[in-house]
Amino acid sequence: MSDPADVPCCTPLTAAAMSAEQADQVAPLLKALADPVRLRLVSLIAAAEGGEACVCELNGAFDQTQATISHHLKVLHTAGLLERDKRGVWVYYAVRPEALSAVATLFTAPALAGA
Amino acid sequence: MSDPADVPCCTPLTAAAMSAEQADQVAPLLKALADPVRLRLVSLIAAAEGGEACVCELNGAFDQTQATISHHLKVLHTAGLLERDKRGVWVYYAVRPEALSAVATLFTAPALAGA
DNA sequence: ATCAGATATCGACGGGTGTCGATGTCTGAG
DNA sequence: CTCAGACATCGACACCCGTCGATATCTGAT
Repeated sequence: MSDPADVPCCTPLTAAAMSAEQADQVAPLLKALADPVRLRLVSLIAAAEGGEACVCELNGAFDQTQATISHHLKVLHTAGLLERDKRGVWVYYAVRPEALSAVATLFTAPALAGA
Repeated sequence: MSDPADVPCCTPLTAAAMSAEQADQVAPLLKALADPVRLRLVSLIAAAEGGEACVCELNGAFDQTQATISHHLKVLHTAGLLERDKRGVWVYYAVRPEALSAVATLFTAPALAGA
């Protein structure tokens, strides 16, 4: 319990001045997503059948080493963006919708939506 | 022209697998936002009167040095998230709505919106 | 011309990050 | 028990990042 991604975080960026505490809570989430490989990892997992993907499938989709992909998955998992499920020899990762929607709330600004 | 923020970027993260090129284009935007101070800077500017703020006001809102704030503003400007407008001795920064909405599109997933 | 104030830039420091090869750990099969 | 495969961890490397103090640059006022 108490995942890093379980933050209130629910004030859109442009609605009102953000508190320092809020910024400190949300920034790690964005930091975890601010990498091309990790962005594609989340995208691949979210778009996969059942919203989850086996590491063995993910490894083949990138030029980087298996160690590097494993590292990125750990970063995303530590940030609370991915869930880990080990089934036998394989490990499946799934996105945590609450985490993504927390970030989404940030950018879904009322006055900005039509821009 | 051709700001870093002027990217198509318009496939939600969870809709389909993201291309490597798309990821390479969007990641810098998230990287620029993935810092507590810069997050608050954007928020302060966006929530300010007229959607813009003078650096002199911003400096007072943080514990960091004027040099540090200036550096963060430069990062946000280089990423295409802020516009710069010098009026006499003062410099005003304003958010570029297109840039923020580009990021918003990423997280505004159709299937995820209700989560 | 001089000066004070507002921003930007510079150089440096400590710490974090992405990547790799090598190795460790776990699991199911034989 | 032993082995092969899947995944994680480790140690190392080059590089980037946030922060600061000091300094430069610009601008309006005197």
